[in-house]
Amino acid sequence: MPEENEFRRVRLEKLAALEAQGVNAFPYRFERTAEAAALDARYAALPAGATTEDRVAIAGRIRAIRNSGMFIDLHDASGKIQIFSHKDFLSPEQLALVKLLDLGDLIGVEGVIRRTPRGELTVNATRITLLAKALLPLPEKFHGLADLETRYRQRYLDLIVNPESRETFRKRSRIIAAMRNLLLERGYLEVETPMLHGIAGGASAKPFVTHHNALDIDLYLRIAPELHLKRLIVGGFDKVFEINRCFRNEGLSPRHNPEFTSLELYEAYADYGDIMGLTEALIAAAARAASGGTTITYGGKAIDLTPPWPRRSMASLVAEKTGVDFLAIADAKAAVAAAQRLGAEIGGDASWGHALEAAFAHRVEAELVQPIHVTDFPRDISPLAKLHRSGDPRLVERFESYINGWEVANAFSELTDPRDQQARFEAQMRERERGNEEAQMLDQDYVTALEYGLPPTGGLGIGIDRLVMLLTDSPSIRDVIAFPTMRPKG
RNA sequence: GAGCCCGUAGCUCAGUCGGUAGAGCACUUGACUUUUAAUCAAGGUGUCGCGGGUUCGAUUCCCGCCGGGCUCACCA
Repeated sequence: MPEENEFRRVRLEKLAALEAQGVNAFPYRFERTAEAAALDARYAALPAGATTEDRVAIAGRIRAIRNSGMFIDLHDASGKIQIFSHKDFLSPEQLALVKLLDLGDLIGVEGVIRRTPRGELTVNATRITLLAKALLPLPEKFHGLADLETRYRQRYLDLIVNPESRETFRKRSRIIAAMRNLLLERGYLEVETPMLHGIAGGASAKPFVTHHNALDIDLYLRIAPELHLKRLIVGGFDKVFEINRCFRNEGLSPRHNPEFTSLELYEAYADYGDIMGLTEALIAAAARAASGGTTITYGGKAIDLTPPWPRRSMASLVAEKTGVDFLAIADAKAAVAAAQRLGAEIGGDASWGHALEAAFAHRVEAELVQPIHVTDFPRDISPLAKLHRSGDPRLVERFESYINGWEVANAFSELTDPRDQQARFEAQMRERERGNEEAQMLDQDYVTALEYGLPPTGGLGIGIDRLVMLLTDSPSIRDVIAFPTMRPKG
């Protein structure tokens, strides 16, 4: 039930009065001929005090009423324009309608363009049409809506009153469009792969489980599209990408939402070195789409995204920062001990790779503010990446790109040898049996696909939400997801 | 999951060292009429998140719960 309060009661009474006058408060359509921003541009040279004979029809939401309705600020998606409603131009019936208008109502206005002596572009209304009566009051115009909980739960209110929130979502759209366009221009095929997976593969994460009634089987919401996209490479598409949602059944934080958007792409005959250049091009294009350039400010920090970015191996970064060279440590026990001495919290039976990763995460990651590709990851945390061509069996050809201390991209020279893939999956299954819920599941059909032949392939995943956070200077992932996951209210 | 902080009118916020609450905007009524957060006058804003406890008395103190924020852990 709608809440009962004085504001709503008064507006319902006005609605009844309007309907008694024969007004349809919720009509079907309105023919617009202009929007506010376009009028601003078109009449930029119109001097103060000048009146035209140009007739326009505009529509939007009432955000301010002055002088007992004589002046109305009307906001549409593009901007604001002032409406002048005066008895010289409006019938008595129309003036009666104006008296019953409230802040928040949606109206259409036909009239003549002029600029007031004080310089405000204005429509002299000759006809005002109610397009929707608002029954609830808007948040205050001057301070906007500050309460984070309300902004996330009732995003429509946030968008109505906070222009910076509107701008964030416009930038998000431009960022995604820029990356999509770059890929399409380079000959990539945009595809869609399943959201419902029998096996939740392609990443190390806890999945959501759901149930299909007719088939009477449990299905997982996908944690990554990776394995299906590479099946499409096997099928003969050389360059594919997907921009879509992934779901991970993990905690919420300012940088984690249970559903998030990723870009994943795969390119046949490319390796991870090729993908580093592509990653830089994509993120530079996204930055230009958001702000016009490749230098940004996040939380007061200046970040220069201009390509090319440095490329450094994980082990060398750890060695530089801590003096501990994990490559010189042969055995897992010693590596774990070294990581623990560096302050990383890690179980005693962890592998060499987990130890190096823990040391990196604990001591290096947060300091990678300027963009950098961290290369040459441990094999045992990278079950889908090809062994490093250097021959070191502990390493794979994988990199993650860091900006502001965050992983924004993850990429490999994809593992294409079905025998090795089978062995890696089996190693992951043993990890699962040892209690690592996030170890990857064995996808036997994926191995079968590899047995038909996957060409050398470079792959990439980019977390779109975090990228949008960076490019819009947003402190929380909830600021860049229109409807973030929230706990149901009491 | 743990720690810290927060929850007062539609919105933004004060406040009560324990005596059931205020401001601005918004709203209502009237005045005014080429305004710009219009102005002027008058007026009611409310389970002080919810439930218990202590107390003569709780919005205030204590406990629990609900919701939110941040940090940590997990991760992208």
